Amino acid sequence: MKNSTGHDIADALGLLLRRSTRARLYTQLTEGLGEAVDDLTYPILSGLARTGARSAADLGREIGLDRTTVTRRADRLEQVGLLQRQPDPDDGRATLLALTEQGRDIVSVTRERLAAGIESSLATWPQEDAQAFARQLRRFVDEGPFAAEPH
Amino acid sequence: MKNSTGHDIADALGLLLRRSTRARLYTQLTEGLGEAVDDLTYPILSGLARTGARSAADLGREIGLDRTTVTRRADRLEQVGLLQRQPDPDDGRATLLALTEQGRDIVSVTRERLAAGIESSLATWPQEDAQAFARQLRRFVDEGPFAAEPH
DNA sequence: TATTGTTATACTCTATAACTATA
DNA sequence: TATAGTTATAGAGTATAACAATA
Repeated sequence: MKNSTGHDIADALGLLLRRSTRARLYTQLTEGLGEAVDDLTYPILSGLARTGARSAADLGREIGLDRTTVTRRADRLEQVGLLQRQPDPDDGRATLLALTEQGRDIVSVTRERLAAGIESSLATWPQEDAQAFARQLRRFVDEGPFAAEPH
Repeated sequence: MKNSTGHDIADALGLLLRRSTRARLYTQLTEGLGEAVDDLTYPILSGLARTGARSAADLGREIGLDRTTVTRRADRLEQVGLLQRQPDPDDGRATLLALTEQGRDIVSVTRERLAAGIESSLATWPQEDAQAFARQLRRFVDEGPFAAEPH
């Protein structure tokens, strides 16, 4: 009866967070979707898909990026038609970043790819185990040592 | 009975791999360990701790970095005494990168911090659940959609 | 005053190329 | 020839500072 659970999870996490692992995943998910979609611009697409149109400053605060960085990445997405800028009707200073239909499609495709890849790798698991794992992973991410401080 | 397990895991993964999440984790783990230890140099320390002294080209191949990048990061670690360079007795061209005792200590500290943080967040889980989760996470990382191709 | 979007600047990190030394 | 380590260079991405416009 070893008390190694923490170390076991730490090792697995180390592998998961490794740069080469993330690069491989992003490459798979964004393959064939155009040069503008990569590990830098995808968080913009994904963030807007999650919460709807919003300002660069607003989005940056959520995903931990400076608003100048959001502006630059949004430029790339706008150039290829995945994103549009709209004046904010409620705030004359702000500009809303909004996904185009094509932008929403890109997000759908990548999310489906990821979910499909995950389900494929779980194909040999008992369904109960897979569902329990999904619940536990979610709880772990929400409560774990890297969870965002509640503000 | 929904077939949403893949999407549930995908959502949790998205959160986990987010840049701000990783930055927060690295900040916690390396706090007070000196300027040279950060998200760029830690993979070097960790890689050497895992497999022992090895060449820059060798280490780079494993962790997915160019050998010039490994050289530069190793420079920083050598300057603060966490790493030493040694001639490779088996190959006159190579230089082995070896952790110093202080370097090994740093790795131990960060691994203990991470494991402790994880165990703390699992404190309220039934021990059986935690152990099952650790096993499943490991298997998922090894076999999942981002697993390295066997070569 | 404070905050918005944007641009210019300086800084960091990266891979490519080029060099010398050894297999 | 091929591969080792290292350095120089060019390219990409970042945050800071500064700007004009709006709250």
